[in-house]
Parts: sequence; structure tokens; C-alpha cells
Amino acid sequence: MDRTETLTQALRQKGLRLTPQRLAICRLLATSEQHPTAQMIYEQLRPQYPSLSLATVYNTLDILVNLGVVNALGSAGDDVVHYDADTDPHVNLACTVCHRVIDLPSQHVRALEEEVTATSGYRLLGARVLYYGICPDCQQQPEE
Amino acid sequence: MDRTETLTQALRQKGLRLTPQRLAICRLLATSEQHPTAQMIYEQLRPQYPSLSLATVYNTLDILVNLGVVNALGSAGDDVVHYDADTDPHVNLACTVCHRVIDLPSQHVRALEEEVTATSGYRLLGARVLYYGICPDCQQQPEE
DNA sequence: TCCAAATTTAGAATGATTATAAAATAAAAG
DNA sequence: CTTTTATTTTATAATCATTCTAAATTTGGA
Repeated sequence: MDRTETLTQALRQKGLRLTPQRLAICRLLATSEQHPTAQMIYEQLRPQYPSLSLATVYNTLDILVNLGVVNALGSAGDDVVHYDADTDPHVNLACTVCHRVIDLPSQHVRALEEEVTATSGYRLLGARVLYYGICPDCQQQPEE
Repeated sequence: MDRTETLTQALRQKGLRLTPQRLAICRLLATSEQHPTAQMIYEQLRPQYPSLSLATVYNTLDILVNLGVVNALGSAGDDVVHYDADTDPHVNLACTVCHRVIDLPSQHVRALEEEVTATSGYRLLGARVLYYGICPDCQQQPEE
């Protein structure tokens, strides 16, 4: 099952309707590498869905996060929430200068997540494994 | 060196003044288990520092985060940023119902953090290793 | 004691996110 | 294919955490 389907299935299983807007948002989330914010999703879908409302984007994100199929990573130094449809255990790196978020392959996260699942006693909904700092590119820039 | 000193030293080393307000904020951060928000710090210090301003709390937190001695964990389902003065590698657990954040002992986080430090190429400033869900207490409550 | 720089403060401004209510749409039933 | 009803979208207003601003205060050093 590809990632878009994971999201759309989750909606359906809750008896929620898979509207064109929701489908577009799921697809964008599933295929984007960007860890987008609500605003980014809105701007990227606007051309194809001129009637799309920012409220719908926030609403859909909220649903997906509460279903546990999208992770809310929080801010990357830009005071805006970034979202991640990749719920496979992995590490996120946020640059506090350019505010980009990328994935880092890791040997240890999976074991960590299993440990948390096994020992916490929490009914887990999502993960936020993110380190923030200055990315290699921004370290080189004449910071001006 | 105890945790309060870690914070105050960091301020001093940047040539910043250790005012009574800043000291109080550092002490509270260093000794609290709560992963407090700006508002929580403000309310807890108000009795002893009636003139304390919320702006000062935000300002001080911002400085400490940028010095890398306090981690910004993000929201615990309450849309407010929680802060953590414990920068030793550890896992945080946030309950999206009661909005409390606690620490979880972990075998694997230290290795994870070392891996990120070694392989990312980032100049790291802070960590946000947090899993969110429903805590054991809240799982039992008649959710009402 | 006096000065210059840093800090605090109160309050206003910003801006992300949420709430609201009306209009549009979708599924279900006939 | 219509009607019905619940869901969803939309635009907009409202909320509220956080940041900004400028004046007043405090600090440490000369």
C-alpha cells in the first residue's frame, strides 16, 4: 500500500468522505519530501484548486494527525508547524536558518520507537524525532 | 555543575547579564520536572516577582534556546511550546489529553544522538525527541 | 556618582490557527 | 433521477500565543 493510500484509507475507515480537496492534500503530503506547513500545502494546491480554503487544509491536517497517519513535527525555527506523512521511524533535521526539514537515515530510531511503544504505557499517536541546528549549506553562507 | 549553573554560565559566557529575573527563570527551568511553557513559568514566578513581564520570560527562553542549553519541544496538543532544560539525551512523552510532558528512560537515545551528531553535517543546537499520545491516567478517565 | 549599554516592562501589533455560519456537495433512499 | 439529510467546504471573523516597540529601569564600569 503506497503512502497516499495509507492516508485515504485512514479517512475512509473513520467513515469520513474522501473529497477532492482531501485527496489532493493527502497526495501532496504523501509525495512531498518537504515536510510542508499548512500554508505551503495551500499555496501548492491553489493553482489546481482555486477554491481551496486554508481552513480546509488545517481541518484535514488536524484529522490526519488525530488518526495518527501524519506526524506534527512542530516549528523549524519559523514558528509554523511542519507536517510529515512518513510515519516510519526516522530522524528529522530542521535548519533554523533556511527552515527546511529533511530526513536522516538512522540505525537507531526503530529500536527507540519500539522501546517507547513497549515501555511507555501510552497509547501512542505520533512521533516527533527532530534535531535542529544549522544545515551544511547555511553554515557556509555569508550570513549577511 | 548543576543544571542551574549550566544555564547561568551560558548566559555569562555570552556577556549577557544575569539579572534577578533571568536567574529566577533559569532556576525554575533547571529544577522543574514539568517541561513548562512560558505562561507556566510566568505564573509560577509572579508571586515572588510581581513586576515580572511575560515578555521577559519569552525573551529569556529565546536566548536560552539559541544558546542550546534549553530545548524547545513544541506543543503537547495544547498549541503552546513546552521547554526542557534537560539537554541530556532522553525521550519525552506528551499526553494530548492532559497536556503533561514527562521523561522516559531509554537505552537507545544516546546512541541516536551520537549518530545524528556524527552523520548529519549540521551544527546541532537542540533535540526534540518526543512521542505523543494518551497517558495511562487519561486512558482510564471516563473521557466525557 | 555618573554614564553608556543592556534589560525590563506594558502594551500594541503580528500572524498562525481555530471557530462560525452559510453555501455547496455527497451519499442514501425512494 | 429527485429528495432528503448529513457532511464538508468556504470565507470570514475571532482567538490567542508570541513578537515587537518605545519608554523607563537597572546594571556594571569609569
